Amino acid sequence: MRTVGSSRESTWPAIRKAGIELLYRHGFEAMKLRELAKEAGLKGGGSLYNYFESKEDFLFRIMCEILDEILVELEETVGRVQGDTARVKAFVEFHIKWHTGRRAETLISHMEMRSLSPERYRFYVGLRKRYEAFVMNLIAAGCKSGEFSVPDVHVLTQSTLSMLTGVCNWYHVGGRISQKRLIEIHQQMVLAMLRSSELNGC
Amino acid sequence: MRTVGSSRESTWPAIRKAGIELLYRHGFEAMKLRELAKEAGLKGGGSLYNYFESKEDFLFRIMCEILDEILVELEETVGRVQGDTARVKAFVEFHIKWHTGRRAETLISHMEMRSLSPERYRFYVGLRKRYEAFVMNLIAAGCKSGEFSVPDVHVLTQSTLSMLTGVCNWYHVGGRISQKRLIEIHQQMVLAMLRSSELNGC
Amino acid sequence: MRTVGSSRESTWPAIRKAGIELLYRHGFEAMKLRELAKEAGLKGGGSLYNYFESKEDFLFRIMCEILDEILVELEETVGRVQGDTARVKAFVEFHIKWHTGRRAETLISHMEMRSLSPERYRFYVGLRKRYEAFVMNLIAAGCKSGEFSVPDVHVLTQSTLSMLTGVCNWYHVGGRISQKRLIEIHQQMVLAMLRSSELNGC
Amino acid sequence: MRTVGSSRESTWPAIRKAGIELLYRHGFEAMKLRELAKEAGLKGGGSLYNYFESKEDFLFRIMCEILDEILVELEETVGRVQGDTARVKAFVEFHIKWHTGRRAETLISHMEMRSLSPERYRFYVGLRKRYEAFVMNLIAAGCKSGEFSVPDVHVLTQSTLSMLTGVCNWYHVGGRISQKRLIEIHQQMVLAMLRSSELNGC
DNA sequence: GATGAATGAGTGTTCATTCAT
DNA sequence: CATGAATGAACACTCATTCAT
Repeated sequence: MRTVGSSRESTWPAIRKAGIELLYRHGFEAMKLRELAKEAGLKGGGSLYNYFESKEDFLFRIMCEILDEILVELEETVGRVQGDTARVKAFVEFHIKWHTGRRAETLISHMEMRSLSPERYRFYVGLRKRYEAFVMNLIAAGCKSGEFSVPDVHVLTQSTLSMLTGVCNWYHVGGRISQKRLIEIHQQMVLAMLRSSELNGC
Repeated sequence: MRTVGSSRESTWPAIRKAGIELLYRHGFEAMKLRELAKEAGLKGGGSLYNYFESKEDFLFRIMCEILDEILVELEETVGRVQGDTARVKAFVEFHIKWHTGRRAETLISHMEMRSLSPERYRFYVGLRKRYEAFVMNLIAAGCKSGEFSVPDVHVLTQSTLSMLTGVCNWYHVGGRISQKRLIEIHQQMVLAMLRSSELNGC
Repeated sequence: MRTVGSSRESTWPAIRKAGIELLYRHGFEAMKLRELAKEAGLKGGGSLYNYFESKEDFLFRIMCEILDEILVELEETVGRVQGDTARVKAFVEFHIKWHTGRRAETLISHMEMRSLSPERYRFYVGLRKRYEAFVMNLIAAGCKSGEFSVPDVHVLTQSTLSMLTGVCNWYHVGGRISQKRLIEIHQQMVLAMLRSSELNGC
Repeated sequence: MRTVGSSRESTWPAIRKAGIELLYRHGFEAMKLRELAKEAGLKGGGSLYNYFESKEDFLFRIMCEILDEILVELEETVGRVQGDTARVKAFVEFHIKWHTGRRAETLISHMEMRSLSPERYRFYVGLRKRYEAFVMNLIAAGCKSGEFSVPDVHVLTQSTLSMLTGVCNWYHVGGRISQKRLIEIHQQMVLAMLRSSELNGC
């Protein structure tokens, strides 16, 4: 007998939520569709196939939805800030907040790319490039305006992203350092790097 | 019939080499023991059990051997350098060289921890802490001597490691930037961060 | 939303037509009800259950309808012909025309009996016996009248039917031989068999 | 624990024997690999994959082995007989004996072709053509020597084969008619057909 | 009567693991 | 020590069937 109240509108969000949690906990390969179904309130694994075509298709959808979301929020949050330094600081705050607040999504995005088919992998990488491009433009603009001075824009972009994303690997909410302080420190570090060409020749 | 020349001395290295490659390419869960056997020159999966007790045991051994190696090399390479700034620069060089030169080992070390049993996970994390402690001591020493000035030693340690390790995710040998230049840039960036408390009016 | 114009009168024929095609192409076991629904212009598999009780029930209905039809046509076409030889020739023509013109129905009738439940199997075999009985009576009448002379009426009946039905396995419309010629040849062969006792003792 | 005495030499024949039986009883689509394993003395379905690559591959192997066997036996039995009429009679005897003695194999060969992949289907049809060619040559030789006179060699070949193969659909060993008599009757019928052009005034 | 979703019992297949040889 | 076969517990995925809307 069907559970009363079930319907497309409520089922997919439930699957999505459970899916992110399980993908985070076990990884794609180790995640079992039956467990996903159960966590999403479904009785058997079969129902899931009303929402995706295969396990890999499921992963792809989840990953794309996450990326879409962060891109929208990035634009909304950082896009409207004026001034290169202020924009970088806003970006650091946004990125750290998102990646520490949504650890599961962050880790999935970075660790499960390997499980995508070649074609979907390429598509996903393309999508992700838009996030990187946003950061690169941020830095490039600051260099042009003279606020920043960096040895290599591309390297700085990647290194900044690695550093900021890496936070979610070691930072735990409620630990010794407050999120506010964490953000301040990283703003300071990133700006130090972005002005690292000025001061010395090491 | 046994393959002539097979023996413990030559078989384990072959397994280890093939294992690192397969772990890198497919990840632990997706790696098949039969394929490992074949790549190692064995005919059936069964023989592998002369060298480990289970698939997870195999992973653990590989990961520990990798960590042991990097710890030894770290000590040999950076341990003897004098002067805080020089030591940091030596460390950046060492870390980047190791992590770009041995991508497979690096990625395994970071991505497959999740597949270890809780007990082995704890053991492995403990081992890895020794690497982090080395870096933390480096930074702390520089702060004490006055060469560095940082907002938080622990944060700086983690962020530096994230940034440096992240290199292997985007840097490709033979690309636009030489390894030498890559290292210089990162030395400069790391030192900028380590002195980021002095300058600021951020 | 219901498709305009759908109704019992138009839906069952659509299901029947699509069903015969799919049963022919894939066989009963491999045929999917969802595909049947789609081919019949329905959106989901569920609606089909307004027209039958189960997949096997569907098969049974189709098979019985086919058999009913051929029995009616047989009676109409061959039943009224006078003269034993003429009746046999009429039968050969009728049988070949039906079995080459309706390959799908023919093959279903012969190949899918195995998928009927025992009870329905028995019922169906009983129905089919009426077709065989018609042929047997044809031959027996000719023997009594002296026009035919056969070693065994039952054997001749079965062998004749096997031969004539087998045509649909190798004959293709538009091939080297016209249907008219095909029929002539078989009339000649059948009559040769029906008179095979006269000529020799082999 | 492995069953003592099991080995490749005894396992494949056991699978083959059980497979033919199950293919005959249920048909390819309805046959379950787990049941096949059990009937073959194996404990789980997995072991079967030491002997074939997929269910369809299994079917293909069985069908080819059957066809190979009948071709060898045909050559050995009929190939050496002298005289066109004698050869035809030998063939009728051989074909009926084989097809009634090995009903399961016969039905599989004719009914499961549909489950082969297109490529394997083509291969199998090619193999089977060699059997038909043997019969066609038999008839053609008799026509050339003047012993037979037929309206169309190809049609005669197909019709003869349909009739003779059809026997296994209705003849049951131990019934009213002995196998010996069955063969005599069919020899007489076939020869009547092969000489049907001489007499006619159809 | 049609629809879309849920159900649940399979079904082929995979694969780590064991063990006789 | 290596090999090939057997084991058995999963696993993703399928599909007839049910049912609220």
